[in-house]
Amino acid sequence: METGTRRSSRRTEALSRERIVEAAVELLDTTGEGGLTFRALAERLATGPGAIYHHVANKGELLSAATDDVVAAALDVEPPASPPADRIRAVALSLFDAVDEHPWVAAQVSDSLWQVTAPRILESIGRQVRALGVPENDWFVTTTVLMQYILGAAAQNAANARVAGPDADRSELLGAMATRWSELDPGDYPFTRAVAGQMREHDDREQFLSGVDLVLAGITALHLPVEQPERR
Amino acid sequence: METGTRRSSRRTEALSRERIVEAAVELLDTTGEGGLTFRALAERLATGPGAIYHHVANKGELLSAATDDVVAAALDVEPPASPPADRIRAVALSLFDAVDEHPWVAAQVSDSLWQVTAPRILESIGRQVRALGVPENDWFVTTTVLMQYILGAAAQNAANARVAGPDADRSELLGAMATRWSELDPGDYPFTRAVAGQMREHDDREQFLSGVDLVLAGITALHLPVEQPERR
DNA sequence: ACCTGAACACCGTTCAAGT
DNA sequence: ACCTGAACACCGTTCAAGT
Repeated sequence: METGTRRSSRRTEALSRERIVEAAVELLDTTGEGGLTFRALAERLATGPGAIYHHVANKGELLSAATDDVVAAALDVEPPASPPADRIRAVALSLFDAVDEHPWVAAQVSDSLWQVTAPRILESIGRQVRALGVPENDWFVTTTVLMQYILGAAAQNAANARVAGPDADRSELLGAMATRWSELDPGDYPFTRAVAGQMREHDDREQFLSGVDLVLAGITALHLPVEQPERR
Repeated sequence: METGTRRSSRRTEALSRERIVEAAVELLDTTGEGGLTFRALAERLATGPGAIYHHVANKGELLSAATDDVVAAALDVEPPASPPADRIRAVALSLFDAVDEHPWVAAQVSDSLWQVTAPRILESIGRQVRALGVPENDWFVTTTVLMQYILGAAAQNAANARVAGPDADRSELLGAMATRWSELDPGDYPFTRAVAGQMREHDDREQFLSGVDLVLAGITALHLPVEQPERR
């Protein structure tokens, strides 16, 4: 045993863009945004830093490819055979969870090469918008607003989660933040103080879904032809 | 003349946190995200890099303070004496434009120390939500959703604008993007292709305001007590 | 107490030299 | 064609030494 020549167990597999991006995602997940280094990545792939540049133009492209991988995987789940609104909720939640699990994706959302990934999301949500009965003239506005809300909320949620690392006690964090809010100047921040309690109790995913419902209700109110709903 | 001792014209003013943050904002605006360097900042302030650390803990805190400055200025405009919904639109647009003018703010939105700035925005929007007649139990959800949409949309808009620098021809960019969209695989991207034309024609600020209206309509539908509107 | 600026430990990226 | 890894030009941050 331990011949070292068996195909499936050889130590050095050929370098490829695919393997590089995969390793990058792992590194980002494990060590965070700052952990992705060409040196660290090269070591993990048992090669030198220069080798990576034969498959990837630069760090920006690498990050963009990693983001695209994560988003593509999140959108790959087959939506259930349910009404369009529910499918939108499903897609939204899938993206939300993906960003939550890979918080470094959030920073990419506000970055350039993102353009590559945008059509993926637009397509996935847009089909449901169409199925919802939104008139064609409103497809772009409606779908874009949904996408903007979903990504914006996911990004801000991930930012909050990133502050204290993955092992932090969530309710403790919320508690600390709520306390900070209640200590704000009563003259300048009456609303924020009044709302600190609700902040402490809230659940991120529930809050997110409420937002999706809100946008959906807005779409219904503004962009769906009025047909007596249910009643006849 | 040119005595060099007059108070208002001396070349070296005392270093202060305020002056440092101010210079950082200028540098970020002028040279972009990558242009903010302790060396460049020190040169601009006619001092050494180490001096800055006497007033600011590190680069993260500096970026956070710069962001807070910009947001505070954007929220400082007195809202007109108009209905709450219009005041929400005004605040939203003011933030949108601020992020558009200072695109580096977008990246900060998905970053940690942001927490400092969040209450500012929450307070400003929340007061209008309250004036709108939203029941107290829904204050937090409602205001947060608005904030998430506003910041998310602003960030994604800034990202798009950042791709080609400030001098790029906007309609040319949209055209190129629309063309790319129409060249996507018809089997995989039917919706995106169908919507490419609307994307080419759209106006960013208008699109953004439509989104705010959509969220407002959702709030009205879900969170405002039903009272016969206008009619009696 | 504040400033200076050289020095340290890193980083992305390049490129001659190898296979 | 692909890989190697030393070298280059940078960066954030520190710290002894000055005022």
